Amino acid sequence: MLTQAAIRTHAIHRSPVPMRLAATVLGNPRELAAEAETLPQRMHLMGATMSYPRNAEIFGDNEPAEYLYKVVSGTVRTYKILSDGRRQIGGFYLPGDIFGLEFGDEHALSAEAITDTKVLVVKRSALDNLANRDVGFARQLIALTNRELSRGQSRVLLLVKSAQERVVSFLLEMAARMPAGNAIELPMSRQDIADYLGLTIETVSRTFTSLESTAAIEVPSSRRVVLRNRTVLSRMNG
Amino acid sequence: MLTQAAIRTHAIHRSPVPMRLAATVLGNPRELAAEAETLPQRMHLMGATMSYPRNAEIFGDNEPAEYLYKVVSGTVRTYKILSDGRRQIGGFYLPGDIFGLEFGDEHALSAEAITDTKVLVVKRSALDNLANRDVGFARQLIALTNRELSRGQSRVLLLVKSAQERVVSFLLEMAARMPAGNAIELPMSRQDIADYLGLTIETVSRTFTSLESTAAIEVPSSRRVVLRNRTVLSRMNG
DNA sequence: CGATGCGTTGATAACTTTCAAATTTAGTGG
DNA sequence: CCACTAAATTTGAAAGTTATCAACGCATCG
Repeated sequence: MLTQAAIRTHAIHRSPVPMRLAATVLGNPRELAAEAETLPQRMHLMGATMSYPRNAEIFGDNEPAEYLYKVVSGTVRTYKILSDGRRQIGGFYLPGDIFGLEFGDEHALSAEAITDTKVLVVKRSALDNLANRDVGFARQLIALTNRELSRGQSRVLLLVKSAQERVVSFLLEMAARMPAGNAIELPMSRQDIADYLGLTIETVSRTFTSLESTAAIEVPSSRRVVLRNRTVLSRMNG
Repeated sequence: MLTQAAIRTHAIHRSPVPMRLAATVLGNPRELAAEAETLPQRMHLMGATMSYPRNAEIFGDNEPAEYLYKVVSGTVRTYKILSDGRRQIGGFYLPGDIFGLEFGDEHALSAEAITDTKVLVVKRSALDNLANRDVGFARQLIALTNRELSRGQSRVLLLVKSAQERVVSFLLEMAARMPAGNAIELPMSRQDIADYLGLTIETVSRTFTSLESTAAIEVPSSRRVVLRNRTVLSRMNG
């Protein structure tokens, strides 16, 4: 691995330069946000774009994690099949989102295209190289990890809640991540949502129906949801 | 904040030295493990030891996250009070564990001593400084973050399981973290366990009883558990 | 010895899943 | 474009799991 060679080669250096990086280790999100835009831009200069049809596997559990991915168009799900056969979805990735960042050299999750999807694929070694030359870039990678950490914590809080609260949280989260105002176009199936929230499709479906009956949302078609009353939804969200 | 000053001061530098750090961003746990021992050691050289009686608050939600903490003796819980009044426990920290590492300059969680506890308290600014001078140290801090990320992911998998599976996972996790073989001395109350697993105390208590009735565990006193049949427990763990 | 906190146990209610079936939607070939 | 089949979603009824409410036991402490 290129990474290890680089480490050994430069192990003898001791300079004050890593300072900016160190600051990021203990994280200040406000500073990081200001730099965030350049990372995706630079990834474009290094990576190739690949297309995956609906349901195609992008990478598999236990495969070497050689690349980092950015969604150009479409939607991606990461997931893990549990020993009892259930599928737990790790997350949904929309255009602009980066996935494949994991702790270790092997993917802990698999990734699939939910819809026809184009992703930008960048070799991790290329990122390593750039990060080596550019501390600001390295900071952004760390910020990415921190964001994942933060998302994981929110996820924990989500999963101890009731079915209705989980579904509402999901809808509010998706709404926040989508460009449009109150209308959400869901690229994923009920099964995907259920596996993300740790519920069954029936419970998800019933919850949608129930929220619609209280006029909190509207579901003109199964993949389309309109948030009608955010005040009520936010209150349900806990 | 010292951190920001350091960033600005050194923003003009561009050297290949951060290479070792960059390698860590995309994480290789095997390499990191080899260095892990020095971080606690060095923290001792920078920090003060403080004692907290049972149930004392170590830091509170929304307080500035000015310090990093390492448990010397005793046990610590981090937690968050949800809007509906329930308490979600973020984690338990045993001697040797480090806590207070969070994304942002404010604590997202509160921390309390479960038993009488001594903790080593180190200013984050001091860690920043050391990380600035020593890339290996910075890597260890990043490794710490990665480990938290990994723990968060396990946590998600835990919370979609049944009550029995959660309790079993908890017991196996505690057993793995405790020195002793199959006998576990639980420093935390049933309420703590319940709030950690997203269950009620009654359910936790009943599950203990049920596991004992199948001879999977023994519960000689409420705070003492002996794992009697790890094969069965592991199978339950999924 | 009574008060208090913690843990266990029991009965019941609420919530979610499971199993089954009906309905709608999407995809395909004519 | 229509008809047809398969897949996805919704709905219903029953079963299973967990929470809630309540009571009891047990130990600790003043």
